[in-house]
Amino acid sequence: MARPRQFEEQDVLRDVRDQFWAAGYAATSLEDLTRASGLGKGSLYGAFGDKHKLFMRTLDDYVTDSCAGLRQNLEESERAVDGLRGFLLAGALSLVQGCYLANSTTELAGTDPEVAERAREAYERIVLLVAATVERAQREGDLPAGIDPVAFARTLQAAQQGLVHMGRSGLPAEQLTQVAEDFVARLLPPVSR
Amino acid sequence: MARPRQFEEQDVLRDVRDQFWAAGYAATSLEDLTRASGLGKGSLYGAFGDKHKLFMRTLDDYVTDSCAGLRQNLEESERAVDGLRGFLLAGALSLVQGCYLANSTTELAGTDPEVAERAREAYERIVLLVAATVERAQREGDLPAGIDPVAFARTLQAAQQGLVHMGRSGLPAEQLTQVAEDFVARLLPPVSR
DNA sequence: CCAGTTATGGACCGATCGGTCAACAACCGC
DNA sequence: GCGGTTGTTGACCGATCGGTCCATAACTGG
Repeated sequence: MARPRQFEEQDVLRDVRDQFWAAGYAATSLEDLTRASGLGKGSLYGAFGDKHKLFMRTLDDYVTDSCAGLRQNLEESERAVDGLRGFLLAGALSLVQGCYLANSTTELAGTDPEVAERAREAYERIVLLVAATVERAQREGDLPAGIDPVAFARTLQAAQQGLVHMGRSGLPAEQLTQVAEDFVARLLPPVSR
Repeated sequence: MARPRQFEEQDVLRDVRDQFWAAGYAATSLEDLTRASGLGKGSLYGAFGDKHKLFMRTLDDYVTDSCAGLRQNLEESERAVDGLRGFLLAGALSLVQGCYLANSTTELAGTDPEVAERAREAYERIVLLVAATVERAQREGDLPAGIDPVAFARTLQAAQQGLVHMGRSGLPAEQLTQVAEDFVARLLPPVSR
């Protein structure tokens, strides 16, 4: 009994996210968002609220999707340690685009408590996913039993974020991959049996 | 034969840098800069040029000072491997403030070629400083001779940047230190003699 | 103490910011 | 096909943006 929307919510959120991703939150104007999405200001406001709400929505969706993808990659790996290797190597794939969550955290964590809170939660979720896989690798005999899974998961996460940052900073893909493989070799050595 | 300046250039640059550091480049207005520095707009423009020039100046100074401090820390360490350990542990000290260069790179490297270029140069300089110290550690017998100094330096740099990012993201100091020490233990193990 | 020069600070500029709103368009149930 | 409801669009708003400019201040050489 009313006019239907002329857009797919997911498409708009993807386009808006890519715009925020490319330029950052503060440097993105509403005009940028209307151009990227094809919607007018009023439609954006009617559907998603103001600029900040819209941004938080894209960030939440990104975190949700990323965590789901990570969980799948970790769980579907035959040996847990291979999932962990993939986790590290994935940090070398983003290149200059970087990670949307990492970029947003760096730009806004210091001034936007809401973003800081989401970042904290997201990183904690990731650590728990990785830690569970570390435990599985221990059960499978690919990692020493003495390791604290959560602490080691944080180390792996820091290594991955380091890779993401070096990619963002323009380190060539070849060298970035080399660093990722070096991390794999030093942090996840093939177990001696 | 003219009116002298009423400010110390270094003081103004420090205050301006801290403002950019706290809020980011795009989110900092000229009014923020005049408030932080105590100077009027005209004085800022007369002394340093426009907002972007002023920002680049603070970034260049930061890089110069940071590299000088790093070089000193690395060179004054009795054993080179201790300097490398300090390099990693330093990544855990910045906490939520983060690193000015890292924050600026993340915010602007994708859209500001000038910043991207400075970031590339700066990280390359740091890698060379660290690589030289890796070579010294090899000569001192604290690191295996087979390691490629530059490649390993990049790994150490990525680890440090990962620590910086996790600190920026709000990881508690205690856990951050734990990760830093874990990196030290896994990447720079006490040599067996 | 005056002439010349530079520094200062804030009024001012056009442009753009995020956000609002009203007129109009498109659809559904009846 | 009509009334009611929601979506769409772009003109419009006050605020703020980065940047300019000028009247005035503060100093030095002569």
